[in-house]
Amino acid sequence: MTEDSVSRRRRHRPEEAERAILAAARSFLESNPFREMTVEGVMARTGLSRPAFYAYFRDRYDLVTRLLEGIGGLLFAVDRRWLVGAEESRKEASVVLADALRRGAETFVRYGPVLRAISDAASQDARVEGVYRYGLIERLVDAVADRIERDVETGLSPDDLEPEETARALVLMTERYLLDAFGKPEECTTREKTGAVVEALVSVWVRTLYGLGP
Amino acid sequence: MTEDSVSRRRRHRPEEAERAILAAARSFLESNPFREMTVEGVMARTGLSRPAFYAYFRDRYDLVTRLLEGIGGLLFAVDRRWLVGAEESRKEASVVLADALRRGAETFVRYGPVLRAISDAASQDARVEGVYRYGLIERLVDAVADRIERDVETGLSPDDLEPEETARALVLMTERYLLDAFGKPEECTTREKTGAVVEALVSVWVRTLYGLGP
DNA sequence: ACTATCTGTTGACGTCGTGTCAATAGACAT
DNA sequence: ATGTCTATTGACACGACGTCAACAGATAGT
Repeated sequence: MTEDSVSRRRRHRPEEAERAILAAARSFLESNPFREMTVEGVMARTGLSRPAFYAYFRDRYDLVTRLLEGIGGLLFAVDRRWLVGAEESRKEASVVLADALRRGAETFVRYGPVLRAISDAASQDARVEGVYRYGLIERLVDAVADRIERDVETGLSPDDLEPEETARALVLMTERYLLDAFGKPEECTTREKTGAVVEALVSVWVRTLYGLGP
Repeated sequence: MTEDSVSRRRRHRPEEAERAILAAARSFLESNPFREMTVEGVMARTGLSRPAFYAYFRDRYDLVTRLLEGIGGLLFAVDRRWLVGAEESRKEASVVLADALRRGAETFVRYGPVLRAISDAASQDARVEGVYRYGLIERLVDAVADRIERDVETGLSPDDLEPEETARALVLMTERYLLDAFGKPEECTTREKTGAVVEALVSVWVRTLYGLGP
């Protein structure tokens, strides 16, 4: 089973051990919340001893920060089409936006436990908070605010929307709601559940920005 | 200055000391995040020793749970009028809803640091998580879902809204956004800022539920 | 006023997880 | 075979936690 896992008292290439630790952390977070993640608990899943951890990571907050690195970019990528788009009708914009939200949700389904761990860690450590809230989230807010500003200028969205604040509200809603839906380690995620979640998000975003519906 | 603060090696009535500890915790959280709140740090603000803490509270998570008790009810109270209301026009409903959101925001302005601390603690302790997320938040979601369901039935809101999921998205957005705006210990909260935040929240809620605007 | 009792209070202790460091022992080159 | 390099680890000190027996201030009874 754990063919590639690291065995005790053996030398490895630095990256090999580092990747083994990252994998062990991911595996751990699949079934346990971040608050139960201890350095010893993670290292037990590699064949290495606890002190070996500190050769590769400063502490467990550094560990989740690196876990985020592999995912952070994805969250931008999936939304890019809507984020940089413009000059469509409300109907068109809605469709593109709905697609972006659906892809974003799928990313959360896939990396839910890890993202939940990062979110939890952010409230416990100033460094993680910086990377996650003020790095990732804030950049998403800015990007969304840009798009909203353009939509207000082109008349797609009403001009009583304050782009910055509206963007922050919508992004924070999405983050929190998706974490709530897909971040629990135990939950098994069904396709119907995913559909309902995406539908609710699309409703709020589209009705807020493009006012389709009654 | 600290006339009523507890002095060392003196006996007190149980509630007197307990209230002093709760006050010390509130005061601590006014200027420090929860992650820096230690039992020793709190007790240093009373005249009591660290072990005395454990005569009144099980641990620091129990402490924030009790801090929440005094506030949790308020969040329901301010929204009650809209939550239990019905049979109004969209315009009327919007006004009542906007008022509820404004009052809710004011509660957050007032108790921001404490609520932030509770939210942070919820990710670190299963008991706090139970009280906060599955107690307070979930009950708010249910109440909002009820109201949405009635609005859908009476035709005020469109019937493609799924009440439960929409309610959860909106409530989580509001919680997260208000915490983000008013939960930082250092921030000085201006009246303009409050206004902008409430306006953004009202936009999203009203446009989602009652679709006013273009 | 003296004493006994009750109980709020605390110094001292054991525990747990952390982060560090000198010493150890594989792997590789010569 | 031998030496060098460095990944690895046992052992240590630290900080915060939660507990407990012992202490001492308040109160009641005489």
